[in-house]
Amino acid sequence: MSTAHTGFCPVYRAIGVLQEKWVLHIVRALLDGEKGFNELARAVGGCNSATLTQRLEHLEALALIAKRTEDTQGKLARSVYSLTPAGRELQGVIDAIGTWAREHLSETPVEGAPTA
Amino acid sequence: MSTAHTGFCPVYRAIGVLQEKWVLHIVRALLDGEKGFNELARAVGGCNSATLTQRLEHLEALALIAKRTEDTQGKLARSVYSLTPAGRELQGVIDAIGTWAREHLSETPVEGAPTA
DNA sequence: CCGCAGTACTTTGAAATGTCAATTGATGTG
DNA sequence: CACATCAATTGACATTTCAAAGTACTGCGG
Repeated sequence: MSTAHTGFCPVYRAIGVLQEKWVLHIVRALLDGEKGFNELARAVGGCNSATLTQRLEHLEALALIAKRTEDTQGKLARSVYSLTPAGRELQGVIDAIGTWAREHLSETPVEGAPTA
Repeated sequence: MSTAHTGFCPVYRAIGVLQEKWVLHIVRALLDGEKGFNELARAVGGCNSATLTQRLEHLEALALIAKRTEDTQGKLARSVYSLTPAGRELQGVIDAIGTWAREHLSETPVEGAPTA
């Protein structure tokens, strides 16, 4: 994505991470407490498993979330996802978005609304 | 995207807007001052004109940016894009991202880095 | 006057990305 | 045992973004 022009600006990189689809939703859901896979899928509202798995791996690689696999006894594992300290500090970003949204995005028409 | 589950949460909608590719970059560039089309394209760093046009239209529809077409004299028009008050208040969001980025994203490996 | 550069886009087709539906394999419930 | 749930995985499909080229117009140098 040619990060060269800015001389490697952290903000540029952060935007690159946060604009990925579902990322902010995932963080927001996890800010509310750790969750399992399907639970998280429902919380973010409609992300499918393929995308979610992928996003989760990416966020784990960036150390924003942590995956803890509790082995109940056998092989089955309930995976629990939670935020790392770095991830939790995204609360500030979510809050900023929340503040802005409540002020400026309350009555705006939505293009993705059910037209039919 | 099924906005139904949250009962129409403004934060959910805001995230939907802000996670669109280049949106945050565009806002950040415009926060620095109004810009023409090509100028803006260079400032955001690598967005192609088709996408930029589309994003700009979307953001204008959402009243986050304003397009002013200065007709020099004939038909030629230099379009100048600037933030509306609502758009300018995204400064808070950009700041939050900036703060977070400087603290947690300075040395993180980048998955999009040239692997070869 | 002619061509080159710059303005703001639009068009094209291909590539990247995201989504869906079905499926897997394990486990617990009726 | 059939069925639902959990955490994914797979492959087809749809959408999004891409780079490059083209359009239409102006201003500048030669």
